[in-house]
Amino acid sequence: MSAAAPLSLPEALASANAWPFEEARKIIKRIEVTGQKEVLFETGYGPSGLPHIGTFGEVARTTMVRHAFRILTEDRIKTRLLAFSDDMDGLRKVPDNIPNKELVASALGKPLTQVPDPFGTHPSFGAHNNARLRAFLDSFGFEYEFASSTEYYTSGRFDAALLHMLAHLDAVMTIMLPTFREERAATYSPFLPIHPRTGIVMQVPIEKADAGAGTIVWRDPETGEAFETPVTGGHCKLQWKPDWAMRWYALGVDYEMAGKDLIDSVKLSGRIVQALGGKPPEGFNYELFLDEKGQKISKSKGNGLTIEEWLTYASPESLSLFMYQKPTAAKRLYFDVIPRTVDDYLSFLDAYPRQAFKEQLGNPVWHIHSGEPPAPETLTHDNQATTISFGMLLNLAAVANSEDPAVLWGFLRRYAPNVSPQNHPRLDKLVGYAVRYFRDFVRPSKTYRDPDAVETEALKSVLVMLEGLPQDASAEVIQTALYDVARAIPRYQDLKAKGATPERPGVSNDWFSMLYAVLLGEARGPRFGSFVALYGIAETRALIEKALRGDLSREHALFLQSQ
RNA sequence: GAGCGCGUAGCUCAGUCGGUAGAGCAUCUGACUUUUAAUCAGAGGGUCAUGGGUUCGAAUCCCAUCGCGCUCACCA
Repeated sequence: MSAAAPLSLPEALASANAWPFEEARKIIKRIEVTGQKEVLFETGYGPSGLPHIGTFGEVARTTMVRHAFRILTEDRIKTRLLAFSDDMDGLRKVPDNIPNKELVASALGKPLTQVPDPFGTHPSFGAHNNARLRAFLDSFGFEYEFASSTEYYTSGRFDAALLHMLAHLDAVMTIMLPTFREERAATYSPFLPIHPRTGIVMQVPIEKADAGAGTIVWRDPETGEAFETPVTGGHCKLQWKPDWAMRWYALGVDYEMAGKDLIDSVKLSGRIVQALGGKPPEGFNYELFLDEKGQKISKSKGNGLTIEEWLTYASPESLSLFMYQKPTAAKRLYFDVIPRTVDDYLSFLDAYPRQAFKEQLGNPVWHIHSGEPPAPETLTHDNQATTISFGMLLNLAAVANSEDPAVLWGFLRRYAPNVSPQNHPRLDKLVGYAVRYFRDFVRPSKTYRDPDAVETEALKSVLVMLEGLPQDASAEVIQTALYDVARAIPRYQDLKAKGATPERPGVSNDWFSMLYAVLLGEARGPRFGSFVALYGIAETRALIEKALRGDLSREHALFLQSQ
């Protein structure tokens, strides 16, 4: 690097330009005006479905901004992160992925917290999904406070803001109406009364608004009966965009990010807050995730990658890295990106201890681990420390043709005898991920070939050779014996090989290529003597016998059919 | 119609306040106690979509154009 003196931590912080710092500075600028001593971050959540990969992304990213803010302000300003569940929303449609659909269907239109729980484990469907959300967030160790919309409405925490909005109804309508077509504009109301008899969230026009009494008058379209309902105390809910605005206003939300699809909604809600005399929160719009074909990932389509799928093949930290990187660029979120993201994460972790403050603050692992990334786990071989990459493990699993983590650990231990799952727990997890990735993605792409006549004879010779070896024969002994078997077979002789003589010909690559293609279903493979030593002599003989019977290719064909 | 993202090596993409283009894979070459790779070293390969502008200097900032794609325009 250059001869310039490394920056001190405060200097490095002042110039840190990773996006969480940029976001944090927007909040700092905001509170310099107000002089407030507390900052509220919010993430929203619609509890009609289960938490998903986008939920994780939003909370992870907001947490990164929050942490950057805490460091920049040296914790002089208190911060809170509110995970707000819009559980008073009316149920529009019965989800496909639940039991007891009739039970839920009977409550269509009611607030989610009034819909019976189809799983029978919670007081309501909303409560059930809220619990799922919290368990989900807790499993990643996020720090947050949970908030239930129903609870806030019914407890009266929103009453003042609701009355305030009622008093400014004209201003709200002026903002909202131009966004609708005529038919909708004629019936629109930001206040949705809960029907006092049916409990349904009503979408009806307001016939009269009484700001003084804090009520609205509306009419049941079916019976024609008129009702006067207080906007307070949970008797009314707000339409989505005014609801968002009212929440920002009532709670004093300082920061909330949202997806690109909500850009217009953010603007609109922001204008409503201003009409109420408040200030919309800081925030930015992140890009949406695309599937492998560049289509938007949506829950209903079921395309793209679920968070469960990611966590089957890789760690939560690697997913955090994916969320950290370029939040404003549309990225394809598909299986292919997993190995690369995992390896990127490992390299960032590896580089961190060697970096100066300035670089560390721009290193994603600093943001992922809230400033305290763990030390990288390395293997020591010939006094050199190396980080085992995910790609390398995938390679290993493929060549060892094994879904057994113990086999991979066998290879690792041969390379660095002192390693174990006990002293390298994160590497052990990585091994587990690699094995699963192999099982689901690598194995299906194998192609086994049946041996021809010459190859059949050659493999039989290998069988005889293996039978003559002791069970604990070393990799070198096996390797040498393999060469000797091939040396006698004209097809595999190579007279141009280094040190080859007519009496003792060399052995060509084709010999090993054949073993890989027939026995492992791969074009490339491991040093075969080592493979046999690890895999076991008896097991290798069984493998060869299966190949000779044609079972390997047959079983693989069946396996592929079953996929 | 409104808003946004992307366009960099054959492929997938990095490129951190502007300073002589990078990685992985792929290809090729070589080394490593019998041509095998969980190895190492090296090579080739890019008018950074196009055209302008700012600047001593632009992949990077600004404007325009082209191409690809996404989102929003009745619900949340």
